[in-house]
Order: sequence, then C-alpha cells, then structure tokens
Amino acid sequence: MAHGGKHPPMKGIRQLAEHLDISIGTVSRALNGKPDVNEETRKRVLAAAEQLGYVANQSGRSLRQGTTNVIGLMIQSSKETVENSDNFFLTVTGGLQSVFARHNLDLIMLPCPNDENPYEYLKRMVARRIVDALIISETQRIDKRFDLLAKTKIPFVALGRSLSIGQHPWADLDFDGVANCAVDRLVAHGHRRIAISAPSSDINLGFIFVEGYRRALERHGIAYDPALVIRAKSSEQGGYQVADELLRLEDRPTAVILIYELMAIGLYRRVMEAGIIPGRDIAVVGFREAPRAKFLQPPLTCFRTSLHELGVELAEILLSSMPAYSHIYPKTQRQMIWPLELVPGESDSFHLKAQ
Amino acid sequence: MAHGGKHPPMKGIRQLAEHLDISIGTVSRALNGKPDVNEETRKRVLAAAEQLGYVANQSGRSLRQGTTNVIGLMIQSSKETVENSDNFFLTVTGGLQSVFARHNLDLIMLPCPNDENPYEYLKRMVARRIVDALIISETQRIDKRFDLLAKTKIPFVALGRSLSIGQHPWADLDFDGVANCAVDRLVAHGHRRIAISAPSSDINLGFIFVEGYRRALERHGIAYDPALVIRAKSSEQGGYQVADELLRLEDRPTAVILIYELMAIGLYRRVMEAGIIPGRDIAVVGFREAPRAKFLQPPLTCFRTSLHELGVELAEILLSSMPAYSHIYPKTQRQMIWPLELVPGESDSFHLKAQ
DNA sequence: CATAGGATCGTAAACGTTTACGGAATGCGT
DNA sequence: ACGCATTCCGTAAACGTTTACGATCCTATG
Repeated sequence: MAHGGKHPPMKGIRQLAEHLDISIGTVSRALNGKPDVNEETRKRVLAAAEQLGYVANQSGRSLRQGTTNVIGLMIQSSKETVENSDNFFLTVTGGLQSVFARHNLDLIMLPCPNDENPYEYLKRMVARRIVDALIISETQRIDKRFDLLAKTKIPFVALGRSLSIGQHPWADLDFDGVANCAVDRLVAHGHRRIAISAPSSDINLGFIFVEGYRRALERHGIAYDPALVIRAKSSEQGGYQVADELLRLEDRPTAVILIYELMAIGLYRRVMEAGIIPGRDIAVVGFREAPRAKFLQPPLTCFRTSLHELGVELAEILLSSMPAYSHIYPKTQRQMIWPLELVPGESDSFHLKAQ
Repeated sequence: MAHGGKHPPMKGIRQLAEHLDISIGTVSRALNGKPDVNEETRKRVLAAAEQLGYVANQSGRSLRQGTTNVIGLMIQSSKETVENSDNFFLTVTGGLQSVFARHNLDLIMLPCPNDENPYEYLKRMVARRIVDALIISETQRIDKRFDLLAKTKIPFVALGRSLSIGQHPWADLDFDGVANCAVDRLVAHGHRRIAISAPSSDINLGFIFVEGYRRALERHGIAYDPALVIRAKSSEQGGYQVADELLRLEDRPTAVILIYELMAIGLYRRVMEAGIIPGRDIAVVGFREAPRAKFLQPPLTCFRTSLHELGVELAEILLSSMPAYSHIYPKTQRQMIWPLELVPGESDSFHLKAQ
C-alpha cells in the first residue's frame, strides 16, 4: 500500500526533485548521505523516494562516477564443471554476499558459456565495465586471465590458486594438505599401493592434488606410480570408471583417494560388482562435503570445510585490494590456503594385514 | 600481440575517433553496423577498434538507449535451494545462453541472498535497470514477484509455474505428470499404500507434486492419507529422515516417491538399517536425473529430462515477449509444461504379493 | 547545365546521475 | 553595524554513448 499508482510516472531524479520542489542536486546529495544537506529536507527526500519507489538509474550513476557497485563472480558452466560444481558456488556465494551486503555491493554471477573461451569471455566482461571487481574461479595451470586482470588494473581475487609468476591474490582449498593427510592415514593403516583420482592436470585442482599426493608418497619412501593416477570426471560415472580402471591393473592398489565424494557412489558400485567390499577389501578416502558422505555404506572418510567462510575470506581479500574499501579490510596477506578437516568414516578404517 | 602497449590509453570512442581522424558519430555508426557509412571506413574503424581493444562502455550505451543487452536469471541461494539445486541451474543456463548468444545478449545470474526477501531483492534489481529482461525461478505458491514484473512491464519468464491469476509466461517441469506416472506404475505393481516426499507446499514444486499424487490416487480409488506426505529437505539427510518417519508409521507404506533422487541415498541407508531392502521390501521412485540414480543399489527408477533444452525453451519464450526480438520468436504459447521420461530402474520393479 | 537525390559524414542534443563551485542566508563575535 | 565562518542549496558541467538532423559531395538524369 506504500507504492500507490496515483503518482506521476517516476522517470528519474528530476521528477522526484520537482515533486519536492527542491533542486536535483540537493536530492542527489540527500539520497547519497552527503553531509551538506539539512536533516529535515533529507528526511523529506528519503520519504518521497520511498513513497514514489525511486531508485537511482544504475547506468547514469555508473557513467558519472565510473563505478557500478557490482562485483562479478565468473564461473564456467563447462561439462566438467557442471558435473561437480554442485552447490559449491552457491555456498561460496552466500559467504561473499554476507560481506558485500555491508557495503551495498551486489554480486552477480557471470557464467561463461561452455563453447566460449574463458579468456575471451572475461575480456568482454571487463571491457563492458559492468562490474567493479571480479572473482574468477577454476583457475587453470596456465591461466591468461591473471595477466589480463593485472594489466587492466581491475581489482580481483581468484577462487583457486595462481601458479603463474606475480603475486596475484587468491584463496584456495588446501589440496596439498588433504592429499598429504589422506596418504599419511592410509600409510599408517598399512597401505603402500595407493591410487588417486583427479581431473586433468591442466586444471589447478588436478595438478596440485596429485602433486601433494606424490610428495606425500615420497616422504614415506613409496615410489610414485603414474599408473595409479586416474584422470576421470568428478561424477558418479567417473567413480565407476575409476574403479573399472583400477580393477584392470595387475598389481591392484589397496586404497584409493577420490577428488569428489560423489564419485564414491559409482566406485562402491563397481568394486562390489567385482566382489570387493569397500572399507574391508579396499580403502576409500574422499574429498569434500562430509554430510552426504556419511550416508554411503560404509560411511566415507572425507574432508569437510566451511565454504561459506571461504566466501567471506575471498570477499575480504577482494575488498582489501579495492581502493574504496582497503582501509576497512587492511590485509597484508592476499593469498590464503583454506584448511579442511578430516571426517573419519569407515571406508578406510580397516588395517591392512601385513602380507 | 594484437594489443600492444604502444598506443595512447583507450578512454572511449572519442579517442578512437581522433585516432582515426573521423568524427565520433561515424565511428559509432560503423561499430553498430548502421547503414549510412562507407564500407571502406567501416573496415578501418573495426580494425582500429580491434587493435586498440576498444569496447563500448556499457553504462554510456545503456544510458543513451535505455537497454543493457543483459538478461538476468534470479536464483535463491536459500538453504533449501542449496541443498537440492545441484547443477540444475548451471545446466539450464547452458541452454539459455545458447539462444542468447545468437543475439549478443549476455546472461548474468542474480543470487538473492538468503537473508533478503526475494521480492525486495527483485525490486532492487529491476530498479537498478541492470538487465533488460528477467528469468525468475523457484516460484512460490503466492509469488508477488509476478505482479511486480507485470506492473513494471519488464519482459520476463518464470522457471516454475505461476499459480496466480493472469497469464504470466513460464515453463515448468511436469510434476503432475511425474507424480501421476509414478503412482500409476506403483499401483500397477500392486501397491496401495504409497508415500511421497516433497518440500513445503508454499513452494510450487511442493504443492504441485503432491497435488498430482493426490489426484492420481483418487483416480485409482485410493484414499489420500496426509500422514503419507512427508515434508523433508531435498538432500541425503532428508531421505534418511523420510525413511525414519515412514518406519514409525503403524501401517507402513509399501512404496515411496521421492522428489529428489539423491534422497534415495539416505533413504536406502535408513531402511536397510531396519532390515528392509529397497526394491524388494519397499518400492522407491525418484524424481530427476537418471545418470546418478543408476549407480545406486538397486538402481533407482526415476525421471529424466534435458534441462539444457528446457533452457532453450525458456529463452525463446522470453525473447518472444521482448519487442526487439518477438518477430524472430513468434510464440503464441507462452506457458509450457516440460515433459520427463521414465527411466526404469530396479528399485520398484518387484510386484507386491497380494495380502 | 541545372538539379534531384543518394551516399557519406559531422554536429550536437539527449540519456540520468554526481559533484565542484558559488551564492544566499544565518549565526556569531567584535 | 560589520566581517566572517558555517550551513544549506541551486547551477551547470561532466561521464560515454547513440542518433536525429543537416551539411557536403558526387552522380545521374532531365
């Protein structure tokens, strides 16, 4: 009932001004909380704006002050991503927004079409000047986007680390740590032949995860066997396929580390078809998202973290590199490895009998 | 190597014009494919623009012509959604973009923060004039957003039907049909006591699904028992909880229909804890996404559809109601129920022995 | 040759906002 | 009464485009 239809059509600040019989400049200042305006008139202006449903035209404002108050989160809806992105982005987004909301910043998601080159897409978005700052995700091992963003001086942060030279800001899940922890645990249970599944090594995620695994093995004096690294899609099918390939090896591994916990569904299925019981005949450790993993049988040992909090962290890193907000978020450390917590299940809790 | 650094900083069309020693108006016409410009000069302009990396400032353009060439897809990252959205949106997005790309329209996703009212959020976004048209999702049973959009005359389409009066454009999955088909199938296998799980009836999805179920039962002369309708979250936990509640009933159902196929993981787990074997002692039918369902044991009977194609359809409905594109997509039917296909598994393939 | 008309381009206004600047009114101290 | 600082507000320029309009040149036609 506040927004009646009895008013003249609201076209812009000009109509609002002449409705109040005040100059357009004063109206603008009143709305934007500028100091030199009488509190009395400010109240009137705000009331009228609310009543007439006036909201500043974003294009006009952006044009004038060269800023949009919008932050973009670029995601890739590639087939690979679609399989495993799941609620990852939406959860991180929640964290991001909880911070942005404090500063009247809106977050929009920029989904790069899967038939378009991410670099070109980003270039277009940057040129359009539709966002003040950017968050990019799914960083690649060589990712030209970092150079582009650095060159154009647009504030940004990456969800996923940068392996290129230059100190780009990013936050990333601790793949190293996870791989390390998983290997340690499995070795402690007597395993020596440990397989791992990961996406292509072109993707940072795939590269780092396997690197951490390799170094952990090295630390335990176990030779790294490339045959035990299975590149598969992060989906149920991928898990099925991983199991399939592992079963074909002559010297079968006794344990396997999965990059994505849903893969366990397919993997469980396939090994059980072969009469192998997960958690008894083969140890399985999964990555991410405990809640669903505990509904598998046997419950999956995996790693949990708060993606919401990761979003908060990302937002703060980003704001710290935006001139307008850097005084509020004075960060010296612009790169952060986000920890995960082991959630023990029963899929790897058996001890391998010495052979 | 195309974008050298040896050029003067590219500020706007003005610099581009004086670099070419051509008037700014001609440059604009050349870039926008207007007719009255020499093909020769057009080539020069395009080449120079490419070389200097000029892209029109979106704010300036929007301000002048009142259009942004951006379509917004509003999603809610509420807890409820995050649990079950899965890759739903990203897949639909792919279909949307495949159509939009043909017209140089960019799609952005507008995630409504979970602590903000969707209606208010939408109002803000509309007022900001950041998008030319909107796609809203997760329609509620009474959804003021329809009225808002209709009143502001901004072109839109809903992913999810509208139950309010007025002929709003939408496309929605065929929940009725699915519920009907599931009931038919279960009844044909001898079941009479069939449970169903769905989200709150405030959400269209929850309401329609149960309505279809109720009508199907009626058609078979089976009394509708509210106790058999379990409102639960669309997640593994939700499935576990559903099973839990069903087990507590004195007159236990012999079959259950799930709104979300991942719920089957939790449900399987819980009933098996009680010594009940899915597919033998209880029939289970799930909704959506066949691929993952077939990795459950026993494979889940469920319903498959192409969300990508649904996106295409949505995009076309939307464009058909945008004046600038309506001649390309002349649609008379602006409301569409999207079909799904039964994917028979083994979770409901047993016949109930007559008691 | 005169002129109509098409092809091509330059000029300037307009989109809606923010903000630097200056002016008017007021209060205060002398 | 005067000067000065302060408070408040109006004016107008600027942001980067697009586009209506008119100017110029050229060609073809009478």
